[in-house]
Amino acid sequence: MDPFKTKSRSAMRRQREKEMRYRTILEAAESLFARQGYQQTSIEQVADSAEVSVGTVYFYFKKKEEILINLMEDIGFQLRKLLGTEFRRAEASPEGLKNAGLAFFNSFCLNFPEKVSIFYRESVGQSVEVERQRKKLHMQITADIEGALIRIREGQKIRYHDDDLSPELMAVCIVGIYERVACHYLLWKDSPKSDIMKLAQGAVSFTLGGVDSLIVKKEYSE
Amino acid sequence: MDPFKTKSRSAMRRQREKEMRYRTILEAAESLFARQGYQQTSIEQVADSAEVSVGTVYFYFKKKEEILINLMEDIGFQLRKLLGTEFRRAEASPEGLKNAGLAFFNSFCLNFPEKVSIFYRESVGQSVEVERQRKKLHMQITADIEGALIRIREGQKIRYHDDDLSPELMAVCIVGIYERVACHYLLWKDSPKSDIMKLAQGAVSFTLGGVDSLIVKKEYSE
Amino acid sequence: MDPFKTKSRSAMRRQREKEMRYRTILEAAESLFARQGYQQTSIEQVADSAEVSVGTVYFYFKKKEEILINLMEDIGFQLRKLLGTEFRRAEASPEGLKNAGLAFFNSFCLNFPEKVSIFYRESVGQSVEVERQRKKLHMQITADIEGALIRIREGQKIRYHDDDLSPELMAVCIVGIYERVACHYLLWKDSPKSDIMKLAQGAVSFTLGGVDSLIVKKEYSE
Amino acid sequence: MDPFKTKSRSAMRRQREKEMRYRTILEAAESLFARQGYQQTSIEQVADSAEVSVGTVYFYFKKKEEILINLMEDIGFQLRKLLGTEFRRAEASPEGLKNAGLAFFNSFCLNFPEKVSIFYRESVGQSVEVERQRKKLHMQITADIEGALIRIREGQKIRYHDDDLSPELMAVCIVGIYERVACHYLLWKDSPKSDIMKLAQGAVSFTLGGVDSLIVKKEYSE
DNA sequence: CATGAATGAGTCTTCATTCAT
DNA sequence: CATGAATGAAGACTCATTCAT
Repeated sequence: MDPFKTKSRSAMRRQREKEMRYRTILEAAESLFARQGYQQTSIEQVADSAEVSVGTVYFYFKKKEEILINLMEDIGFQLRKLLGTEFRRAEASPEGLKNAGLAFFNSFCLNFPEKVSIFYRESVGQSVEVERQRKKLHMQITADIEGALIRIREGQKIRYHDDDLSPELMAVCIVGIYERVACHYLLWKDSPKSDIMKLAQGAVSFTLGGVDSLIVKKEYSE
Repeated sequence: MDPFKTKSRSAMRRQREKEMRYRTILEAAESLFARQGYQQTSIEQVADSAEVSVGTVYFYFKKKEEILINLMEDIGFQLRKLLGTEFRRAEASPEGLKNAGLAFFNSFCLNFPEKVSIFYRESVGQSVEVERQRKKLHMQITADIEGALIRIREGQKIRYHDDDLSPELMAVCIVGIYERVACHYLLWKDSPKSDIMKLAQGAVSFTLGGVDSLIVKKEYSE
Repeated sequence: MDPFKTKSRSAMRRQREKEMRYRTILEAAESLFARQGYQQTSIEQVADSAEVSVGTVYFYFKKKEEILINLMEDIGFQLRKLLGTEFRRAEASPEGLKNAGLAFFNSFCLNFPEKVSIFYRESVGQSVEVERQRKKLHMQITADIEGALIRIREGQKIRYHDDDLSPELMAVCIVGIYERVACHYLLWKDSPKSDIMKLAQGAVSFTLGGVDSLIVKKEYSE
Repeated sequence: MDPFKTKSRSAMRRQREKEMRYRTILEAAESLFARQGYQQTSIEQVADSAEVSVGTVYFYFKKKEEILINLMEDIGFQLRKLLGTEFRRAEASPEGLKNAGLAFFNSFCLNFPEKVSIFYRESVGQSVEVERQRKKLHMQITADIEGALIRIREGQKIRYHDDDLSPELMAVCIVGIYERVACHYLLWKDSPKSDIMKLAQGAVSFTLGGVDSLIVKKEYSE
């Protein structure tokens, strides 16, 4: 009966429970925001859905905005991890771009359509603070892709048209393609899984083709 | 002193004034929505800015939403006209795609950044009705581009990988690229005019490269 | 049937009605604040009591604070007018001080105990903004009395102990006496009218005695 | 190893710690209330500042109000002790009044401006319970001064104008003077120490002059 | 038609207070 | 006893919308 250990244990359990509550609220909010929209969801609804009181929601999040911002943070982190893993696995080969794209559609979009809704729709056009976060996260993802493109350039001994700018521009284009394809087919057309997977192929091809077009061919000819 | 004619004249003047008021309100709203955000703008602010009363705003627009929806309609129309003109001028040659892209950046974005803000940011994640409009307009633009791609296919005797789907997918990708490049550099990085024009070139190249990659080369080889 | 006059008339009536509403709300608030306390009174109660909606209250006053601040302003103005009249009437003779004091108790306190409650109790210890207003008004009243004391000095060819400071200090003392006597007997002991009038005499005597003590006797001996 | 003694000792230590905690919380609250205002201070802030938990604050004080009421109690006690000492030391001579007044300004106000803030500002206009306490304490202090005045009358063989009422009224006036002078110069004008000391002299003179004026001169002439 | 005062439902947010651990 | 997470009632405030003039 080590009192120290006991205390530690109960403290740990409390800590765990606190984190669980935090996640429960976040998940309740995610679902509601994705379904009804951020504006159309009241804190009371979030509280009810998470089976806590309004006050508890405010114990974990200072403002309503903060819930959305935390959700975005999580989604952004998850996305970057997913892409980063693919990029790293491919070791500076163009395969990385392809696989990252496929992973985005097949692993992320198909499994977490609610996150797509929040990241690409509900977090847009809200408040100054939310927009700041959206910008930050998009910039990070863009920078990640840009980094991958640069590593590919180094690894493949190729050059892009405008070496200073192009990688960034390509990254922005790629991000745009992914975002719109996901929104278009997932949120607007509610396409079936099989279609999405085929579309993913196409979108990735398009992406690679776009990248190719900005490569200055040297010894890379055929 | 033909009373009939007089009446007609004053009626015409009134008609003109009415239309002027309508446009004045719309422009005031456009500016405010773009600058402060749709949510953050109250009807009173719009009325003040347009130098009319709140009641007058409600005479021309049944709901606040309707202002935004009308703005979107206008912007969508303008955009489609711009793209359509380029497509038609190029008569089913791939030049059309290129010129349409350049026109989007150089004519539309650079001259109407407020419209970009509204079309790609402020109209996102608002209400069901607004989202419906956004979907409709995006679908139309996508269909326009898809149509152009198909006409190019017919004109150039080429084939796309998946003839039923690919043109649409390519159109979606193109729309995504334009949207994101515009938002990224115009709204987020506030890039100077000269940069935007160079980026436009790059984005268009990327686009064409992407399209190319989904073309099945036959006689169009080399 | 001069249309101009008609328009003017209806506009004037509206203006009058608007001012009436404003006063109605202010009076409802005055009564409630004095009876239940500022904190304990909700805007809804004020609205109900004034027979308007909550929104209407907020149409006339931006914040709850503003109602209190406006009430204070009115009371302060009334008080200064009362005192000023007495001071002017007495033309720099010490009678002014006496009569102003009597007027304060007999005209102001006895007729408007609710204003006493608001001015000396409910407006204390609320918010920064309210405190600022309280300070401003008290300072003004103090300055008014100080001015009167100075005019008396000039008129009577007397001198105060410390000519730079004393008049202000005396004014502060006088303000303190009036405030506390009013609160003590009106708000705390709820003394009957007749008592208050006798007390007023006493308080005024005390005041004059105090002032006397800070006068440096020269030719005013005897 | 006397278990009884040990227990007693630890019990005593605990008792001491308990009292320390109580005082720590009270002091933290005093400082916060004086600086930010009672309303603007939350229990959490008090707890943080006292380095205890919210629950602990509620172990020592049943309600938030009670903290304020206890603070007032302490301040009132301290004030009465201070005045009482001076009165007693002067043994029914008018010196007592003078010294008590000087002590109020020079010992109390200058050393404990926070207590002034709480006693004369933050405790005003709060709740029914707080107001009751404020009334009680003010009444006590007033009665103390009244008592002193009466003892002076007895000792000096003088008579006041209205023997039943005047001493009370004079006491009320004195209390009012002290309160307002303290608030005016300490809280509003933030006068330097030296000024306050001079002002104290003046206020005390004013007080004595006021008292004098309500004395019916008989054998006390000159 | 234009006006702008009036409405009131709806929400966020605060925070004193409680209580299981 | 101490802790601090949980509660939920309460209230300020907003603003889209209406409608009498």
